[in-house]
Amino acid sequence: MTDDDEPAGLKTTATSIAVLKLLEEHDGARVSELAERMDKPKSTIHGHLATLKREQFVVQEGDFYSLGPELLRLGNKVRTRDTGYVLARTFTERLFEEAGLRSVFAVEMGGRAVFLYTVSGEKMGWAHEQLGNRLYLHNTAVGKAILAELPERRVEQIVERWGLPGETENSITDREALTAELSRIRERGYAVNRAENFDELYGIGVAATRKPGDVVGGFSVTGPAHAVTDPDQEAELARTVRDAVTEFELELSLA
Amino acid sequence: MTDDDEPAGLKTTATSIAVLKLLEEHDGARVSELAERMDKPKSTIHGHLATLKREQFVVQEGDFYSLGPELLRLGNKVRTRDTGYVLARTFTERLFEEAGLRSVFAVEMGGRAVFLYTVSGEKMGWAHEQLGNRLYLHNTAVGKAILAELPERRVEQIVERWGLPGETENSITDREALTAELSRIRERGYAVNRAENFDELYGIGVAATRKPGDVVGGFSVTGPAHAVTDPDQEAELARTVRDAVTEFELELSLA
DNA sequence: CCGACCGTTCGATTATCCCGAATTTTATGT
DNA sequence: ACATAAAATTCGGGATAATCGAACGGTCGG
Repeated sequence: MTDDDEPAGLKTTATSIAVLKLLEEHDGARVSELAERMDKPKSTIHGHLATLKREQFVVQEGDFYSLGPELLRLGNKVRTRDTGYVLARTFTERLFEEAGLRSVFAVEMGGRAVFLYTVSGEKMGWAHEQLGNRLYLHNTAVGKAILAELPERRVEQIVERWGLPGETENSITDREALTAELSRIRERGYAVNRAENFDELYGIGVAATRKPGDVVGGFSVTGPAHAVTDPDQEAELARTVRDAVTEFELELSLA
Repeated sequence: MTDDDEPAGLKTTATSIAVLKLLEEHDGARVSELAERMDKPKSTIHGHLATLKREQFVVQEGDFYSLGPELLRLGNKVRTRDTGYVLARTFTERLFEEAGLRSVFAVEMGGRAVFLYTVSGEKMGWAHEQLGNRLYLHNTAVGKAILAELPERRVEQIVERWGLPGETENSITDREALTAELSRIRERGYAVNRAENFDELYGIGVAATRKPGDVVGGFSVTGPAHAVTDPDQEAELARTVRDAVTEFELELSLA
């Protein structure tokens, strides 16, 4: 799936993780199914499952294995590690109510944008915005807003690591264009995503900082073109998001 | 921490998991800190971290390691595996608004009660009710409600595996008392937790089923004694929870 | 009641992980 | 700015521990 030609680290742990990923992909599975799909003996898979089960990384119902609660617990810890992350939950909901558009809070981790909260009113998010999913920073509204606040050096590193893949024809794909875009964002105080990672998907994002230079994450609202691109709409929406972020930053500084 | 005198399974995977747990416990750490705490050479720990990092189970900022987004993604999958789980989110929020008390949705996994959603209005939950945390089934409101719906055989297995630990003086600690309690719950249609796992903490729980005998999980509302124990209050609250569950079951059957 | 399938257990072989020392990088104090 | 210290990371040999295949036992369907 991903580019794994690299040294690969500890093989045992890697295999255990591969099992977890398969379980995720298929919403659980039985031993033989996994064994066949990974082209390994059943006994090996069973060993991994038994170990993972001991720590509740997987649970067993009859002869069916699924992802377990310990993953939920650890994953949730990712969202509560930082006071700002916890506080962001409320503000994401509030932003949704004010803007009337799908709202998200995302942070930068390992050079990608990770969604920590999404509020959409209707049933829970599209696949591409599900919790923990990682999107590129350079072609999302939150991502660009965050990049604009990071020191030049970090931006460099991130681009080096992940490149600037063009996911639609609107994507920024070269270094200079990105630099220009980032300073434009710093000027006007918000970032715009014009269908740069998904067709028809527009968004406005603003980064939140603890103090200048110390980025916590970013908020954004997304919707179809007509809801965002109209100049008046855009200015109005941008103000809404910025106001939310300002309040967020204030409250965070008092927490 | 937990009773790990058992065979222990794959040692490498177990160590990797131990690293993750330490990271969770300390909200991230550096290599030497982990190495010392686990009484293992730094190089070994580094190997584990490198492997976990490759899969984004941990992320590295400078020389500081923390839990990574992939855990959030997998953990979230636990909550979205089942249509009922997804649907429960809305209903937990709705229940909170109707009852005015902390509301939770929990499911049975591996013989324990696992919290999938908690809504409390204020800042996110007390430690004992954080997402993914596992509580006993026999001394919580949701837990008992769920047990009451499970076949006798499963109840037997669960009690055998986890015992009936008494966490307060009100806890049920013997098999007969539990059986009696469960049939009382089946009669009146809801379970009550009278400070059985935490002092001062009372709750009312109702199990939700896909069809008779097929339990999805359970909802509960919790609060201080005066808000729950008063006979009128109790009846009123129980009706609120039951109504919510009824609607939930209806909507689930249509989904 | 019998047969086939699947999950689980067990022991030997060898690949692989652990370790400790060497190296490079980062931080600190003068 | 330099020297010193501490930490992270890399590396290779040796021994442990994971992998594998076969045998066992349980379960479902005919």
